Amino acid sequence: MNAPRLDGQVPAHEAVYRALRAQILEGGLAPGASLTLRGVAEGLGVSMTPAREAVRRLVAERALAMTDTGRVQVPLPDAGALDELFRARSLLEPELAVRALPGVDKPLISALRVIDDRLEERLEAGDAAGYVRANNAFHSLLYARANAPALMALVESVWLQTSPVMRRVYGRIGTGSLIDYHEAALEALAARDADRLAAAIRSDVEQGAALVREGAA
Amino acid sequence: MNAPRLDGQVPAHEAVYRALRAQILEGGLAPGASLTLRGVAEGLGVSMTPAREAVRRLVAERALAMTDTGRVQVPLPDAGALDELFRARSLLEPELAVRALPGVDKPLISALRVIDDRLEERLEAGDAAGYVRANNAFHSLLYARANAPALMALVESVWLQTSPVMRRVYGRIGTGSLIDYHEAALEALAARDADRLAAAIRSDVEQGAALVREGAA
DNA sequence: CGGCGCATTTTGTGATCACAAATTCCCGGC
DNA sequence: GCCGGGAATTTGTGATCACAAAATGCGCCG
Repeated sequence: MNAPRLDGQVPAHEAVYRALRAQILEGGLAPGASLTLRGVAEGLGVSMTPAREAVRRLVAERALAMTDTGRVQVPLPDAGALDELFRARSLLEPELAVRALPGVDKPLISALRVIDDRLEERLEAGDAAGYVRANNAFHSLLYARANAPALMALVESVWLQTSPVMRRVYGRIGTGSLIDYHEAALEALAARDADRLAAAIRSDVEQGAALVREGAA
Repeated sequence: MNAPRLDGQVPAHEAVYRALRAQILEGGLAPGASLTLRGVAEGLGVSMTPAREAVRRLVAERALAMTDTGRVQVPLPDAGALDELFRARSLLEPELAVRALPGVDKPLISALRVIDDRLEERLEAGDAAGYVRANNAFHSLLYARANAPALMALVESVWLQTSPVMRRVYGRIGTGSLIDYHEAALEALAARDADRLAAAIRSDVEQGAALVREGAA
C-alpha cells in the first residue's frame, strides 16, 4: 500500500499530475468542467492524498482553478485573461527561441520540419486536438534547446492556461487561411538570424491570439 | 480537530502557504536552507497534511525546490537561472506598468512616493530585508492597478525565486550608488507617459540584475 | 405550476498511522 | 587519522477516517 521511490517508478502524486496535465494540454478536459478529488483518485486508482497534491499543483500553475469553497474546475479564461496570456507568450517565447538559436543544429531543424508537416496535416484533417498537440511539440522542442528552465516554466504555465480554449477555437473555426509562421521560423533558424526568428515566433503567437479573439464564444 | 471554512478564517494549508511565502519573500529563509514537512507542520501547529500541500504549492511556483528524493530546500539559483529570471522581469514588468497607467491617480502616486521614501531610508540604514520588502511593495502596488492577474502570477513566481538572493546581495553590497529609477517611474506616471514609464521600470529591473551579477558569491 | 426549506448526499479538509527509502551517526578496521 | 559499513533515526509517501460545509434533490406550500 505504498510506493515511495521504487526504481524508475514515479510517486503516485507525480503520476496523477502528469495524467491530468496531459489531459489539459491535449484537450481532454473542457473549459468549465469540474473535477472532484475522489473522482480523480478513483479514476487513477490511488487514494485521495496524491490526487489532492496533483490537483493543488495544477491549481498553483493556474492550469486548474478553485472556487472559494474548494471546488476544482478547468478555468474558462475571459477575453481579458486571454489577452494577458497571449501577451506573455509574445514577450517570452521570442526570448526562448533566440536563446535556443546557438544550440540549433540540422537534426533539430529536420525534427521540427517533421512536426510542422504533421501539424499541417492535422490542420487540414480538421483534427483540433492533434493540431494543438503538434503545435505544442514544435514550440517545446525548439525551446528545449534554450536550456532555460526558469523561462520555460513560465511559458508552460501559460500554455496550460490557454490550451483548453485553443482546442475549442480550432475546433470551431475551420482553421482556414493561416499564414505559416513556423516555416518562416525554420528559415530563420537555418539562416541563424535571431531577429527574423524572434519576429516569426512573435507573429505566430499573435496569429493565435487573433484567432482566439475572433473565435471568442 | 478540523477547520474547513470557518467564517473569515482561511484553511490551514492556506495559512501555512502564506507564512512560508512571506518568509521567503522577506528573506526569512536563506537560499540553500532545507525544510522538513514535520518541521513546518510543528512550527505552525498543524498536521503534516496541510504543511505538505503548502510546500508543494510553493514548489510548483518554484519558490521552493525538491530533490529527487523528496527533500525540500530553498533554491539557490545559479548565474544562468538569475539571468533568466531578471530577463523575464524586464520583459513582463514594463507591460504591467503600462497596463496600470490608465488606472493611476494622484492618491496612488502619493502612496508610491511614501513607499519609495521608506525604501531609500532602509537603503541608507543598510536594512536589506526592509529594502527588499519596500521594493516589493512598490512594484506590487503599482502593478495591482493593471488588473492583470495572469501576468501578475507570472511575475510573482519570479519574485519568489529572486527574493532570497536579492536579500543576500543587498546585505553584502553596501548599496552604494544606485540610480533612482523609481523616481523616474513616478515622474512618468505623473506625466502619463507610457514609454518613459516602461523604460524606467526596465532600467530598474536591469539595475537589480547588474547588482546581482556583480554580487554573485 | 413555481419557488422555498429541509433532509440527504457529496465533497474538501485535516489528523493519524504504517511503511520504506534516505539520511545520519557512530564505531571498528586499516 | 580517515574511511567504510551497518544500525538507528529522520523523513517523505500514501491510505484511511471523522467531520463540517457545501451542493443537491425533493416535497410542500403558495
